[in-house]
Amino acid sequence: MTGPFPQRVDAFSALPKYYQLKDILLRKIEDGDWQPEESIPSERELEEIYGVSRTTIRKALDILVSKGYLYREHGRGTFVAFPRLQQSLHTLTSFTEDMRRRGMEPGQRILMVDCIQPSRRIRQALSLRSDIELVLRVERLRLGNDEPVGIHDVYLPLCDKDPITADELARSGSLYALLQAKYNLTVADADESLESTVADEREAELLHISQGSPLLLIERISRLESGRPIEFVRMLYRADRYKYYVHLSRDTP
Amino acid sequence: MTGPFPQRVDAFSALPKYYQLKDILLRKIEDGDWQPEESIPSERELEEIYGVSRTTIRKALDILVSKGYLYREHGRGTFVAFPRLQQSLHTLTSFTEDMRRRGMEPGQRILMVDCIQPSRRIRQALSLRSDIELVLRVERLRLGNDEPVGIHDVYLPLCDKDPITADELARSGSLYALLQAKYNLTVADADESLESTVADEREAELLHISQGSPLLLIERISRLESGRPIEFVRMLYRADRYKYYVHLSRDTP
DNA sequence: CAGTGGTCTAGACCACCGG
DNA sequence: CGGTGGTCTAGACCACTGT
Repeated sequence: MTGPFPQRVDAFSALPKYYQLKDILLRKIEDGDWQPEESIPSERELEEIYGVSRTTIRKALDILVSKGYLYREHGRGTFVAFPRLQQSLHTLTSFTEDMRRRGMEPGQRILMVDCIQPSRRIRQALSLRSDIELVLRVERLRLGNDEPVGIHDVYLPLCDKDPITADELARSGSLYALLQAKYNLTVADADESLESTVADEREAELLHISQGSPLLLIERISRLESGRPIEFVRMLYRADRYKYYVHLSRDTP
Repeated sequence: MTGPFPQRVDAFSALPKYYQLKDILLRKIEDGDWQPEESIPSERELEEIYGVSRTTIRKALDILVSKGYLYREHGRGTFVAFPRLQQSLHTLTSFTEDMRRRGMEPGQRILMVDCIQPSRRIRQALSLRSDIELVLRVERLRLGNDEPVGIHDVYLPLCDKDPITADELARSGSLYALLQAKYNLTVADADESLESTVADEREAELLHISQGSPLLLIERISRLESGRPIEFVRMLYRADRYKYYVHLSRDTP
């Protein structure tokens, strides 16, 4: 609890007012000061309370609505939503981040790092025009707490500049971090497809399971802010060690 | 092409100006009037061109940015993004909508409609307090072009009021449409988990596959606008007939 | 430096909801 | 009817980018 006085918005903070306000309101929701299905103060009241304009209030509320913490009803008010078990989890993460979030220590065994000639499938996924352009292929066994969890097969259109070496990758661990550090490339979003499959002989051996065991197959095309494809990955996960979570919302046109 | 003159924003339209403007700009992007990585007019220029305030311009641009059609670079401008193959597909849909979008005719065979006593797992998913409250269970074989695609096992906290009958469901087809029509309940969002599994004897028979074939298992908790759980579903899909698509974006705090 | 997007204000009118 | 959220305006200052 922070006392009976509302936390203030600091005009001189480096953070925007709407962002500070979002955090203040979020705190109230998570602390239970406002209960689910209860209405929060109206936008005009919030203007008074925090001494910022209604535009700024609404920008803060927009964020909390989009994250599912609040919902609005036209002519009635703004209300606290029931808490979700896992708040908005359709976020793009690296395997490293993903494992940490699941409470496991990420690890890897590099199986291959090489420049290869891309198949038609890879070229199409990466929007490569010429079939002579080489792509970097990185195949890794992925570990969680030193046990095999999955196999990642990554293709990157990065063989012209000085390509990533197995050594760099081993030191860094996270490919996304390496792309950022070495080429100043920031992955912004991705499309994924998921399907179910079963392990063949090699996969079974690598993953320490028996042939025919169920695997989750995920294919991902990652993109830069501009939408330019920067990565194609095939990921195979042991069904008993990996579940995938998504948050979906209904289209509101 | 719509001629050299910019399409106008109609102040008297039922649609908001920012929404009309979004559509106008989207059209220009999709028609290729503006090419990928090309900058569009600045926000001040757009103000002039369309005769609306910068706030309205920005609201239209915000939508296109969030949908991945545009991206902004502070101090440089706003740019057209590379076209995504499938624009933003992390939308919650009913099986009926889903199949139609995949170009198949949806169908179903109802296997069970009954009020049952919920297991602990179901109660927890639906946030039910008492263990005496009954839930409606609906089990259906789902068809695409008359061929089995998956099995849906749905649990709804709706046994007190007059429950849905097999007959109503058979006539309606879509459960979401029925919830809307019969109880005025609108599903707003959902959390899903996905994993890989293999078919047991009964599943194999229902789906016309052999035992041990890979299946995609999806569990979903659907919620109303308020966040109140309204549905728990276990969905099993034939791996050879069903792929799942998601769009992910990187968190930008 | 001028031009860009990012934030913010103090107003205004509208559509919707409840009593 | 008064109060709510939804839209919109015409300004303003800031931080960042390029030249």
